[in-house]
Amino acid sequence: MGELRVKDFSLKNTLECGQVFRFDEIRGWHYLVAGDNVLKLRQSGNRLLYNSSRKLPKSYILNLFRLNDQYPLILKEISKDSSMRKAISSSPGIRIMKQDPWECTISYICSAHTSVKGVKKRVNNLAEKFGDRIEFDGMDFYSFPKSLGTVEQLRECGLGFRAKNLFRTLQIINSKKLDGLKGRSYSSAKSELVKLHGVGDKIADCIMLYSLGFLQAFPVDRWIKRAVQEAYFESRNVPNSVIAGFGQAYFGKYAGYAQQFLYNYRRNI
DNA sequence: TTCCAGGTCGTTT
DNA sequence: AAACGACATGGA
Repeated sequence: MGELRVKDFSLKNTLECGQVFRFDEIRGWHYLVAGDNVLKLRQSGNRLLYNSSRKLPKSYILNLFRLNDQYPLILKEISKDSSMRKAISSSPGIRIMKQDPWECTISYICSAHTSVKGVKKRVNNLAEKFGDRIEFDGMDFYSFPKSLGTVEQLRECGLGFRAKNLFRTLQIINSKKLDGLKGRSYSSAKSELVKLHGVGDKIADCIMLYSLGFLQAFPVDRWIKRAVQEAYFESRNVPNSVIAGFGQAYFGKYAGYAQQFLYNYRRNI
């Protein structure tokens, strides 16, 4: 069992704000599956207790939750008005996580036109069908798959119309190729991502924000659309492209953090 | 039963 | 450039 001192961090808010899908709360602990690892986590004030199915260095946790980000500075940058400050204070301590790009891409292709609960269900189906079983704490978990099967098998996981998109994308990508986008410019990386089947502007922004380190990405889903239109466009209907442009211009280089607070706040009204 | 869910894509206006 | 409709599935 390891222990970490944390500041400006809420494990619960970070996991439950809708950015990551493979976790559950069991008997007071959060169990998170990330790639090949099962993490067991509990926070008590500024102490983060953790254990894992395999031995992991502290740096793994620090990196996964971006605990070395300059949080006060980020909040200062995005606190442009009272709407934003209210969203922040309703769920303090949210961190943008740094997920594996391969896992993140597949997960978000599964997220199109469905609920967070639905995404969790589909991604867990994929892991149970194509991942490796990991026994931990007397329970069975499944690693995120390194390869997947046929379109038919994807359909059996409940992917519906996303099955064909995902299958076609899997013919194109491998994790190395996605990692290579980390050093590119925002627009250059994004133009590569939208070439993938089932990846449009919104999901590309999610992949960039949650796994490639582009904190300025501002994914626009139906909740962000509502939140931004209500707070900044007098509830007028505005195209998603305009919302995204506004978000990046208004909130600046940490717009992704602003997006996370707004999304979480609006979704939980 | 009907509606909605972290959208994308091709088509039409 | 913006609007429209099809697309599969599941939970409320």
